[in-house]
Amino acid sequence: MAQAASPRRPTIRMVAERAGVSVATVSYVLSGRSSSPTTRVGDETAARVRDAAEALGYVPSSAARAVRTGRTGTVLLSLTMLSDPWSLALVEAVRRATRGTDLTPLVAADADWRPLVRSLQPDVVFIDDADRPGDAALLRTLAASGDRLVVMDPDLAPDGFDVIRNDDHAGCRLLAETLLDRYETVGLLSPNGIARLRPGGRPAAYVEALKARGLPVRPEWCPAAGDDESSAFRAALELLRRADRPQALMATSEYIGQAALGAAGALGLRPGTDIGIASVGNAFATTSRGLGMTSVGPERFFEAVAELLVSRAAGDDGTPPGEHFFEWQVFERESTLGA
Amino acid sequence: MAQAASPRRPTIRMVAERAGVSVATVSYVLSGRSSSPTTRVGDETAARVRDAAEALGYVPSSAARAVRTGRTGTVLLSLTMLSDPWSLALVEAVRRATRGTDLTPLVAADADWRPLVRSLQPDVVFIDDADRPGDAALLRTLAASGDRLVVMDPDLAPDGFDVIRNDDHAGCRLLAETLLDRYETVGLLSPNGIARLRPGGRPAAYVEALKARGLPVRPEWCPAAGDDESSAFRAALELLRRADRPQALMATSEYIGQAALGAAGALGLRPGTDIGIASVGNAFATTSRGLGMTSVGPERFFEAVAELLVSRAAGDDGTPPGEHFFEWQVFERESTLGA
DNA sequence: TTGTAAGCGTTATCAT
DNA sequence: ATGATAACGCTTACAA
Repeated sequence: MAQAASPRRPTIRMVAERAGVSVATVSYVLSGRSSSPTTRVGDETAARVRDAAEALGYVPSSAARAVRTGRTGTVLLSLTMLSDPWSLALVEAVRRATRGTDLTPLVAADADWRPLVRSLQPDVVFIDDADRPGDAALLRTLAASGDRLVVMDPDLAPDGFDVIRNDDHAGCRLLAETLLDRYETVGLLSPNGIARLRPGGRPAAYVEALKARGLPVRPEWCPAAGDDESSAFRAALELLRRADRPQALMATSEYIGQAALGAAGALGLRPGTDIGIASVGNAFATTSRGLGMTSVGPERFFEAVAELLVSRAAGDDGTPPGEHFFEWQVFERESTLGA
Repeated sequence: MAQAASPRRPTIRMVAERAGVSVATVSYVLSGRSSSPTTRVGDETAARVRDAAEALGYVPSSAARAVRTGRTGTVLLSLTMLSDPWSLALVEAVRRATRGTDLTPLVAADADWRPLVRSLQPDVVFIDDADRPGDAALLRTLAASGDRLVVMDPDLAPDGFDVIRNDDHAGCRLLAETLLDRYETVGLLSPNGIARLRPGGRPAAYVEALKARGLPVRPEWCPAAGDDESSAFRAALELLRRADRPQALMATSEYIGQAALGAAGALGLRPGTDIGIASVGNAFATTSRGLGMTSVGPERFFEAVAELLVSRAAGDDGTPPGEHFFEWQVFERESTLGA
């Protein structure tokens, strides 16, 4: 016997009327503060309220709540490249960490977080691209006006917001060294190749490792892999097809690593046996090809970031916002060791 | 000379004060209705307002706006398995479709949409799992109280909300037929194998195709692939390792197809040459292995769904909510044709 | 052309 | 133990 569909979405007022109490009481009961020292609602009343809410299918409007409290119960993940295994790993970690919490993770894929943070007012935001000119100043302003921000950036200094700092450069240097210990020749797959090397960047670490050993840097072994998996695949394919291809490949992102793996497979080259492949990020230990991917990156990174986000969202300002530095280590797996 | 950081997030009132006008005027100017017939704001005033907003870094609170107007400017995508290429393709399509709009796509990964729809009040929601007992009734109620819903489900009937219906069964039957034309033996990789066949489901179509040709259904060729890529990989690997493995494999989801491709590669089997592999969904024409994946599915599906979402969010009730049926066709590509 | 003011659904401070 | 009520930031008739 479903009752006639109510034409309007149920509000707290309707619940109050149905339960024969005031809206204040409903609010107390439903927000769990019905047993605060100041406000103690009777058990029987509370039950009536809950029944009414249930019957009406009432769920508090987070918008209205946000206007009043400033909190939305939302964790915003602004991710430029959602399909990258790295991004997916973070989403999954945050999902786990928010289980049982009243927080909802929301993902904005390849969107501009700048206006979003202000308009959506999430309880905390994760940002993976803050490299536009005015960003440092903007982040400071946002943080100063109460927004909780967790930014991943190699250069930014914390300034009211948290900064995730990865040991990018040293890590990549280490990975390059590791590969050079095992292979005579190592190529590089990075989005922009080795043109216009940014000091402290990942490609730069590769170049430095070569130079430190007195090895030549061969530009034809360092093609631009582009910003998406399919262009990375083409770049990898072309490189691996060369008669003088390197014995190993180092990919500076997970999506590039995946693509390199695919290209090797397409050419019948067995990773770890015919060709060494290593990736940066350590987002996935096991690839879709079932073999372990040698990688460099932090351990338990995603869990750590997720925990930070949750604690910031909860308003934990015990530890002031600052820099979170993640040491990187090399994980040698089948893709360079063989099966 | 950046001014001292304002301690509070800027509100419409601050903008009004700074510009020396009323909040109403600010609202008019910023929401673009400054040239409505009733409310025409002077050019000079408008400019002053915009300058003030700019200077303060003011962005309207979508929460406050939502309380008033009921609109959040948000498209919610509730996706159970975000890492599935199918999901990622939808996200990308929606992102494209909302470009230039004032809509923001937000992804909720593996979350419970039931309370979310009510609390977040998105302008439209896409739902890919509405198979819990009370869902049909709940969806009706939600739709009746004004929520715009687009639900993908094989069984649900539209009832104030839109239903995306795919020609699942016929499509899979067609794919199975196509494979059986080319290969003598075909295995199946579906999440639950062929135990407890749901009539009208994808595995059922496979079984029917076999039976129609008088071919035996061999359970050992239809293992349960599980709900994630790694278990699918293991299942595919085990199946392909059998001495009596089938000549071709049909995967009922994209993530399973990816896994199968990976398993083949791991065993040194060239898809299209040594083993036929086909997938269901048609989310990606080209795999990370660079070869085309034979697939069955609708054409321009993601674009169509994205367009529907945008038009619903815009409040286009010209066409009443209903069923959107997508014909499926087989796309034969290298993974069954050879390179 | 612009301002006044009511009201959206909540929460929280006070009374009662 | 519960209820009035102001306030949150914004939009929108309507008045000026």
